[in-house]
Amino acid sequence: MITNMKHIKNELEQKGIKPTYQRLCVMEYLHEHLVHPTVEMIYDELVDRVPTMSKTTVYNTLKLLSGKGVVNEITITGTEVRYDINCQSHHHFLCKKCGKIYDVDVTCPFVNMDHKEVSGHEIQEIHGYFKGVCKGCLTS
Amino acid sequence: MITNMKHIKNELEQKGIKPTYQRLCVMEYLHEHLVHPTVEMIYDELVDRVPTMSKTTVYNTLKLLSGKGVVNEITITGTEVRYDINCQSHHHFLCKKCGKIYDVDVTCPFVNMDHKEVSGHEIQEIHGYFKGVCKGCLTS
DNA sequence: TATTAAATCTGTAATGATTACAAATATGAA
DNA sequence: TTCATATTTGTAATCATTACAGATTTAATA
Ligand SMILES: [Mn+2]
Ligand SMILES: [Mn+2]
Ligand SMILES: [Zn+2]
Ligand SMILES: [Zn+2]
Repeated sequence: MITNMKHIKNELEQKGIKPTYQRLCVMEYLHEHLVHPTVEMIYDELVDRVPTMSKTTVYNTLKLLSGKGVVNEITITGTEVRYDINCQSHHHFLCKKCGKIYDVDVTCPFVNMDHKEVSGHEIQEIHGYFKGVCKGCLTS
Repeated sequence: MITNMKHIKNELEQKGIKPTYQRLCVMEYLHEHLVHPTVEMIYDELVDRVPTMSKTTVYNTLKLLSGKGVVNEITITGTEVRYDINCQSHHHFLCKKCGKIYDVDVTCPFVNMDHKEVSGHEIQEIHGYFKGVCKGCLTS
């Protein structure tokens, strides 16, 4: 999958988001790092390439992007929010040993069918995840 | 469901947890408040009845209890941990308007069947939740 | 009962992620 | 250029949680 800056620029413009340099950088980072990174991880790499980058800008940008539905916030560790450029509803696996978060492909009826309510509550998002020990940590 | 102190005392002793007064209070609170409360909520009520109660003790107790599998930590808001005395795997609904967390009864294959792995990762816990607008907030 | 070591509880300080805020900078129209 | 607006930046504040050390309780032993 090729995701150059021009692609990302179009993506933002179509969603009504002004494609500033900082926003393009964050988007590019997310496209290239599909490991559900933290703000810290994003900032640490971007500030190397763009020394003026502020951590507050990373926070602001991610809040904007998630509000517009361009990125997803993943809150399964309880200690920090992690970010996902993949906005299609999918499930995750959190390793209790190494802390990595993986995408997993499980077929849950609620993810595939478009349910609109449960127990009278209006559903807008569906989240599912597993916790345990990841493949890598099992074999080492 | 009647859950008096004697019941709770037995429950803790069976799990090898010394049933101190503070621990019994936390357990009793959780049994009587099935709304997935925060540490703050638990502490605020307990300190009224037990003026010497420390918030640190609430934290310590909940960490002990969740480590022993007596209570469940729910990390779906991203801002604070919420606690559940119901340790059977079940799903939740978080209302984006009022912040309440409800239990929901959905039949997901992964909750009922006992899968041990997914994509090579060893599964220890299964979590699922929805976000949206709750029944109460819809009709008001 | 008195002694005493271990466990538990408590209050305060520290940590770490996130947000608030105001000044600096960039953008873009007139 | 001028000026208003949007964006970015750095710092301070907030808030949940954890670390830690002293106080208290527990329970075993003499
Ligand atoms: Mn993902
Ligand atoms: Mn529950
Ligand atoms: Zn792992
Ligand atoms: Zn609600």
